[in-house]
Amino acid sequence: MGVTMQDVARATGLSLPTVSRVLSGSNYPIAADTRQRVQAAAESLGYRPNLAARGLRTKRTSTVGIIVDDIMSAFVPPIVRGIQDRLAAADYSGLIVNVDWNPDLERTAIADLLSRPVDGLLFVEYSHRAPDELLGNAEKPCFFVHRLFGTPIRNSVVPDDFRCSERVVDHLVSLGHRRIGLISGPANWHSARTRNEGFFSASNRHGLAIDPARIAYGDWETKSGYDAALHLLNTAAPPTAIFAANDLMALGAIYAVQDAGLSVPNDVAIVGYDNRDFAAIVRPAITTMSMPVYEMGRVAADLLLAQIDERSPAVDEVRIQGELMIRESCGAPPTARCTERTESVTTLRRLLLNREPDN
Amino acid sequence: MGVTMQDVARATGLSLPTVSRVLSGSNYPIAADTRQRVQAAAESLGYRPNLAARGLRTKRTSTVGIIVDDIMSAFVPPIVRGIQDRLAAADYSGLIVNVDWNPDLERTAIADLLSRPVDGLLFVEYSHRAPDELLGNAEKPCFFVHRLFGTPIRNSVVPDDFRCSERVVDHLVSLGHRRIGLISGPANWHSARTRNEGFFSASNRHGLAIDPARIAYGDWETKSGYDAALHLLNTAAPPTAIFAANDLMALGAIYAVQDAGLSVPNDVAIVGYDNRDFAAIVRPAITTMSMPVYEMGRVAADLLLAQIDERSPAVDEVRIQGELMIRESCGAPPTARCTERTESVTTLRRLLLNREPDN
DNA sequence: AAGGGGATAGAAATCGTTATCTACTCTGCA
DNA sequence: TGCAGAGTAGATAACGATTTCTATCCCCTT
Repeated sequence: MGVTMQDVARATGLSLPTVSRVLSGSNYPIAADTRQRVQAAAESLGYRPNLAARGLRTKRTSTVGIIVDDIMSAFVPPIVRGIQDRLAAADYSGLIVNVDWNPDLERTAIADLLSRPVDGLLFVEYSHRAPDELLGNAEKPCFFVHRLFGTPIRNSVVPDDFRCSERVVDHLVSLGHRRIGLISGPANWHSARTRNEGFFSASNRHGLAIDPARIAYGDWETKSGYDAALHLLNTAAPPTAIFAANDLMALGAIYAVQDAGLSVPNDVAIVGYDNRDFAAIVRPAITTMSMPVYEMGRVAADLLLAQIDERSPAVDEVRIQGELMIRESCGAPPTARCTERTESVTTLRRLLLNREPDN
Repeated sequence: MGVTMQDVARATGLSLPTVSRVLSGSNYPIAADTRQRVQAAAESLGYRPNLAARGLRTKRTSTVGIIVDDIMSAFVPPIVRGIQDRLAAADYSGLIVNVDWNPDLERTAIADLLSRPVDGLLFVEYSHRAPDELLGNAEKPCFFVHRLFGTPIRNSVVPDDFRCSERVVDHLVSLGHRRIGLISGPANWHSARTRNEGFFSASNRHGLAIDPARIAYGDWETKSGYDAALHLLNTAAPPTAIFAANDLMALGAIYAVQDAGLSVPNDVAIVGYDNRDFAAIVRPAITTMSMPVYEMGRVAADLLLAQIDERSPAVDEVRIQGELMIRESCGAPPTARCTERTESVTTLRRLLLNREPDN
């Protein structure tokens, strides 16, 4: 099909190794005019290196495997993008495989990737298994990005949930809140527990008592945030602010407060966590701690590449900070987006209520 | 590093070609016990085929390139998932490259993919260029998924915007609406124009006059939907329903109607387009025509594989239907999600307004 | 003048696999 | 009995690159 180095060699009258040395960017000494002849010929023939052949010889494919449960999951695309950007900078590519939380798929996915072969593996939003068990006898470096379950392990990059939660509390306290409710995620999730611990830590630091009546548990879904918020509001000393451990529950909490006839943020301030897409466009826009998704991907790819290249040793769990996105749900003024109220409401209303016949 | 066919050959005392014929699943006649010996040895040695070597020899890499502008774009992940699922079923993988709307990146991305090499190419949400120009002299099959600009071309898979818009209008008419406003996307977008045409076509079919005063133009963003809706409402005979050409503008329109002191859907029904994630969780949940993103990806990958395998000829533009997601913004009852109002509002309110001292 | 060594290029082997060609053993039929 | 042809396996040559080893040439030192 394509033009090979052999063709370039023939065209220039030079030998194959010489052409290879020029075209593969080796640092072997090559006469300047030879180098130019080769480059000119390669260019004019439209030569493209065959990475499969190169990889066969060099045992380096410049490819890493990326194992995700589902590319459609909310955090996965930005994590993947972070990974890809770092990889692309090193002329690597990432091969993404979806395993759908299915251990069988996962096994075959790893086998397929090792077959390809890849130089390393990245597990995104993963995993229940220990890394050794996953790889079998294959000696490939691997990293875990945003691992959701289990105890901290080496070669993993995670959000700093503890510190981030502390910062959420700090912010609420700085706004004057002293009764802060917590809507926690399910206690079997590591991230939920860590966020709670950050909440407790900062509460203590600010001298706020931790009242169990001000803690409710949800399941990450909107409905559970709604119910949890109702529960928190329905206490003797209801919170003036609620920290929901994710944005979906924060949205549910907002609906609950509104349905209670109260205002967010005037009566109850609400802060979410994750900075999901919708947080910026719902009303009120949700103040939230962003997940450092892109950055986690970038860092993980960076560390993985280091281990692929220089055999640098495994590193301890790396924690990345999020960014507090301050928005309306805890009192920031509406942005220019589209929240400004119209001036001619009454005119419009009159027109609409006084409808004309069709067409 | 790994176990090769050579090792399996040695272990079994058989020759390399024989081992290859067993392990590569060729249909060459092999004695049953030979086959078993090879398979047993391969299994126990932990043999993994090296796809790079195989690809080198067979000139088929079982890999296709997927060129996207940004994996983080809203529609891209589900399209990619559709592609990947179809590819995985054929033991293919897809290599995703982001080109960020940058023609230079795009050129090098294509070159890199051809270098790998890949068996075919998929362009997602793309492109300004003609396919011939993109590929140069490389003779690889390629498909366009959800191509956004330009006239229809062969080997492309797109949403059936015309028919889908007709169906939106049909639904609004079936709900009794006769004055339907349109918030169009920018006229230089092919999809915007096609959606408008569907709107006109169905309007005509239902005997609704097309009043230019009931058409406003936005730029796909929320703010423009807000402004456009205000504009539509502020006419002599304001619409009782508004069809926004995407969900962001629909959300803006909802805010505008609400800010006008009116109710969605009681005073004005609103339908969006795209079925973005937030459409189901905002209040009111947005009725919307879904983009058949996953399906487009699946179909495109399917057709691409057919062309890779059987050299089946190029096909005409394929149009995929969306699904109308009927929700609250055009009058459907709220789901069980979390829209039910609480019973004990007054108690809650009293408690909150009558706040206790801190802690 | 001899020889050491840097600069440069080529020959041949190699990576792991598949494809082509050859060769041998049977079986069945004329 | 002889032979065509199916069944089965091996030898060898690719695929497109890189790597190692070898061979020049020529300059410079002693």
